[in-house]
Amino acid sequence: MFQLDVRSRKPIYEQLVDKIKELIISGILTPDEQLPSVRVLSGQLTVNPNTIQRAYRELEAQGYLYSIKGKGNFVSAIEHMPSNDKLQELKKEIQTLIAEAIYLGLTKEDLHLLFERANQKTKGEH
Amino acid sequence: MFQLDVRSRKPIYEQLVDKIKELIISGILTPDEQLPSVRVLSGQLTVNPNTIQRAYRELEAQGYLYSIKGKGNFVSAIEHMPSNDKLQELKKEIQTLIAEAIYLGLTKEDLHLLFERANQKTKGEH
Amino acid sequence: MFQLDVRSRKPIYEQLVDKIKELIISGILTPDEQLPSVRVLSGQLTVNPNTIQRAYRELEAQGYLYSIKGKGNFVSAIEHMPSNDKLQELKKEIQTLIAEAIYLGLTKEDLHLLFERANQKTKGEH
Amino acid sequence: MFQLDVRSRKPIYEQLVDKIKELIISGILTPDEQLPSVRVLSGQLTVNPNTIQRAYRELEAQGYLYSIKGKGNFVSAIEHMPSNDKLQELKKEIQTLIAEAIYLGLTKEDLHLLFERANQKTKGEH
DNA sequence: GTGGTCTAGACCACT
DNA sequence: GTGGTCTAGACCACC
Repeated sequence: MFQLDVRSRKPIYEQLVDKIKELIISGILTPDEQLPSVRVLSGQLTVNPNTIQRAYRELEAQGYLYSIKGKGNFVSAIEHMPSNDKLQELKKEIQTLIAEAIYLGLTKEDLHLLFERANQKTKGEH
Repeated sequence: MFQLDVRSRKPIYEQLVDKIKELIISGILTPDEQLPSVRVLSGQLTVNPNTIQRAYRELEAQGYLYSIKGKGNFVSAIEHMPSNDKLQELKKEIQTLIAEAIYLGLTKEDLHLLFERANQKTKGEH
Repeated sequence: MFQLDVRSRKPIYEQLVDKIKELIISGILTPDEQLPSVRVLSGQLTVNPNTIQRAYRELEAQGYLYSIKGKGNFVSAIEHMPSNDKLQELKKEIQTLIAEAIYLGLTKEDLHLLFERANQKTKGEH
Repeated sequence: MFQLDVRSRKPIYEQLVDKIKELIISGILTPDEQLPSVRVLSGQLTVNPNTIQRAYRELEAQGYLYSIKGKGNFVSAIEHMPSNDKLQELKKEIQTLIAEAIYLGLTKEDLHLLFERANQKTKGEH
């Protein structure tokens, strides 16, 4: 499914969260699609089940997943996402990072390229 | 000087690092300008001196500050920064965040606005 | 594991950094090998855990180690090191020291011997 | 006479020590030659006289200078230098640094070049 | 169990 | 007075 970097300073559960988010955002995982069970994914990635659980819980809290007891974890429909607050946060964060990158020498061309690539990474238009 | 959220998940020293970085990037703190001493800032923010120093040390490691033992901490000139590897990382991170934001409903207009504001946030002499 | 001189002018954490570096360079500690935990080493050396951690953090910043939160500290693979800037600094430093040593009577034969011994001290696969 | 880098993490008095050593080693300052007085040098470098004093004291302790009360500071003759202990220390230090440099990718050619340059930097043959 | 953060307070080195 | 180091001891996050 994907790779984890045990060396990274970023906790494994957080890496998992990010990767799954990417799959959802890119449209590879579609709304109401079922995710692999904690046990299966735990086996595939040779990661402690608790860690997988933790990641799923986090994604649920952020609105990307919903879980049904006894059945599994599923991708949320876009309508069910918290979006607004989160979006504000994201915008602020992006702004800060861009400012830092420009300070370190990022050119306008680089920035344009960045925007285009980010655009391609998303499934659709809103 | 600025506010800290002691209850945040983000460590205090990291909040400090981010705030000071912003001040440098925005040009409010200029190269070779002296920062408040560890003890003074510690008093103003009611934070342990060690925590302040931890932040200053981190900023030094990242190239934003330099410190002179009996004299104080000072803002680095842009020329003295490492930049390149860091810039690559930043670009990747920005890309991911923008993709997520678009998924959550960010429009192209929003994006343009974001770009402009980020630009204003930097002193921007290159 | 090794000895520290608490009376030395050189900070304990720096002595630790140097010792561990040597172990890595000489190949006694191999990539991905786990280092003694902060608390264990702290106990063995009768040094405060914070001081050990300071050393580990420094080694991480220099690229010699990576740390995983609930697991431990591990030796980095050579590929993951920054090297270039650092190497330039090192060369300059070595040059100065050799010049001083020659002034104090170091012969060309001594120098050759030095070179060979240094070579033996490295694992030396490039 | 020479330049100091206030930004450096190395204390100013230590930079002074190194610079003066270099001048002696390279033969620019010759045995029994008088050094500028503390006051004069302090004025030229816009550095606190105490700092200059500290550097001279250090150089005296290391055997590079001798001072005569009321007259000034003078370069020691080579014969009067402690050499042996110091040389052993230096050798060990050089060895360690070379080992590290090789670990980081220094080639044998680089090393040879280094040796030659260091050789040129010294005044004479012993 | 592991590393990471923070505080309180002491002492040293540099200018 | 400045930064730098170290200790003692507490609490949190991750696995």
